[in-house]
Amino acid sequence: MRSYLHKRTSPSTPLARTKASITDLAQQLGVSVSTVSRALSDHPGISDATKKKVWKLAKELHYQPNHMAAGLRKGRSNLLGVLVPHIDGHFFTMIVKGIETVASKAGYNIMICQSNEDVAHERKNIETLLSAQVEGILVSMSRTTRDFRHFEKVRKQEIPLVFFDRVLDGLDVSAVVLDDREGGYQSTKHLIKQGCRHIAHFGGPQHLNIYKNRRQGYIDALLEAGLPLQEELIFYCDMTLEDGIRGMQQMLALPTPPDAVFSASDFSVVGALQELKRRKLRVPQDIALVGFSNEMFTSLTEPMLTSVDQRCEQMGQSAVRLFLEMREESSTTFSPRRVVLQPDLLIRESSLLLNGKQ
Amino acid sequence: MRSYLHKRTSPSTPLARTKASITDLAQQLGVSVSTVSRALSDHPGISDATKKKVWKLAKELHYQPNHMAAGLRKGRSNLLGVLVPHIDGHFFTMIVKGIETVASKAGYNIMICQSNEDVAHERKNIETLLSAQVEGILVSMSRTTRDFRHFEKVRKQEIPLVFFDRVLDGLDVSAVVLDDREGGYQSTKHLIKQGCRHIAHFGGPQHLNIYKNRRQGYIDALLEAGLPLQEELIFYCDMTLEDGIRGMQQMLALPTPPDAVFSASDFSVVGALQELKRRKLRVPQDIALVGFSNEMFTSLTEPMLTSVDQRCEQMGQSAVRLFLEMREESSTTFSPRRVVLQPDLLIRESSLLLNGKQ
DNA sequence: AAACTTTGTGCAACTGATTATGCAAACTTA
DNA sequence: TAAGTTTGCATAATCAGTTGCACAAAGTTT
Repeated sequence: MRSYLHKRTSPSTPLARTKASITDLAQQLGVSVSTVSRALSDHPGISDATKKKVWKLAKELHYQPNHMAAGLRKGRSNLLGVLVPHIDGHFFTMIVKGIETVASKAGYNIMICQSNEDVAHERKNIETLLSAQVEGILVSMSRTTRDFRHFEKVRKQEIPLVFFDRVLDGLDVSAVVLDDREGGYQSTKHLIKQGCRHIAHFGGPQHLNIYKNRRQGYIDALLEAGLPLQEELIFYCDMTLEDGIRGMQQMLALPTPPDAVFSASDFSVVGALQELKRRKLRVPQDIALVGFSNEMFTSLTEPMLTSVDQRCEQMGQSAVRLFLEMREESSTTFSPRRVVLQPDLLIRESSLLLNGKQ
Repeated sequence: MRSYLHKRTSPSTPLARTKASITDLAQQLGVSVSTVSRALSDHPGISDATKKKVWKLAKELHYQPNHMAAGLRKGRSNLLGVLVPHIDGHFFTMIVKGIETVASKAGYNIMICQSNEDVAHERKNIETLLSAQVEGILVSMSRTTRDFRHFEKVRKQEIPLVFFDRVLDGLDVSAVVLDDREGGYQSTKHLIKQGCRHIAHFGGPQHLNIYKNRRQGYIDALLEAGLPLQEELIFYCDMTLEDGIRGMQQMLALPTPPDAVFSASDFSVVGALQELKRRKLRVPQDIALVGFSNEMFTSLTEPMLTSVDQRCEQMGQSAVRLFLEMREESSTTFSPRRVVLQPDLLIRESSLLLNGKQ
């Protein structure tokens, strides 16, 4: 079937091939495949003359090493899976950038999946990543994820799993998170300092650590200042721009509307701003606003929005580092680790009352 | 741990393994690997009883099919490479979303790389994608790319290559592009209709089709209206926010400053807006503004910015479809194809002069 | 000159899955 | 019951690399 001189000449070869393989190089040079393999990876046991011959022909034939074959043999893929809810905003985009930097330095390529804030999608993505033989998975959960079963599978296969930003609460896993409580605390405290006394909060799904903690920070600051915690001043939603509009409408319909809003997301705070503008209310004089994430647009609105920076890039980098550590240690001795980053409150016009309230 | 029958007990096994392979299943069930393989893929030649046994054990052992092995054998990776300058803004993000949708329907996983607007990076990314054995590459060139050599390699390996949005001018390749000339033409014509007579243009590197064509549309509209083309009213830059500020400063320093700016990017038009605000000039009354890309923030600024929507999601989808077509046809008969999408001018406050100029 | 080292390369097994081919047992038909 | 079919599975080659080991030739030491 295959000619003994060149096994690829046969028309009955099942797979049409155009690319040159290591075998082709070996045959054309009259050396063994192992020699070619070693030459290509600059192995010390191969003479310079042979190496140069190999390199030369490799270039001529546009030889392209096959990662799948190498990975198969070496039991490695050099692939790192990244699973995020989306890459729409500034936050996850920057995290991905951070991940890419460190991962590529460590010789890893990354495979990005978006769950679109949907558990079903997330489950499918996990499958995809696993069958792609990724060596680790960095994940930020979707908003609709409330159980851990699909992640269990990753653990069972002893593949390092690192969460970042969003973690299912009370889960014993490795994670890089922001000190969200501190972020909420500082934001609220800042508003109190500006003279606000009736501070509302727009919060997200409370099964997610981030929203729960931001809310906790808000509460802590209120209580510390001796202010009452009023449940009617808290609006729970999915943190979209539209949710922000609805939240603001709801707040303004209260007998005593708030004089400030601390939103757990920049998107909903923009919605709030739009609603306030529509009603010709002044920001920050009538109602001060603070958001969360330091999205790019926060410095483009009028007034510019105060927001909490989440150290996205650093978060991505830390996540990869955590993965690299886990990889080194045996899975039996490794105990989940947590990295906590400090938030950075960026005070802009939307909350800056030079003379305080009233 | 593993029985002596099991060939993986040897301590000399080079690779520590935790995951079960098709061989493990076969041995534990006392059937051949081919049977397991066929059972897993629901081959008709396998009895239901055997299939059920296999599926059961596969679940128990958390069996995970190895895509690398299957891909190696089948000569397919089911991987589609995507190379974009960055995923910071709205534009490329949405394109990626469009790509993902269609690609995953066709059974492809995508591998995203960012060139960071840097040729060197782009070259490295191409290498990465090729060695990952992607079956096709969808690419939007970096701003600094001025030659085609690294793409030649892709062609030589007969891997379908589809450009989208940014293409090296005059290149005979498959591509999905926006009718940028039309976008520039409509934008400028709109400004003229609003009574503007001194329209400036912020343009990008002219070796890129997109900027060249937007500029051409601008020129066409001017000439059609009998307006003079004044080179001092054109500012070439890299289209960042900071460039927009500088461009606006330069324009305002002219003896006769413009009464409108058509910018080939939303980022630089925001810069222009900021500079105008700083100088207490009114938009659109003193100077009208039109941007390009319909970035999310264009509807958050004050005034909201008129911009040209680029049908990003559709662009991504079309790119994948083009790839799928190329895949079907033999590389010899295939001739490069081009898909041109129509832009959509979204008129907002920054260019809306109810009574015209003066 | 014999013994020992070093250098450069080939052999062959191996990675996990797919698939053409063959063959035995069970079933159907004449 | 003998011949022909169908069913269900095993054998073995194959994909493109990697790597432990063997081994010959050349160089070095005694």
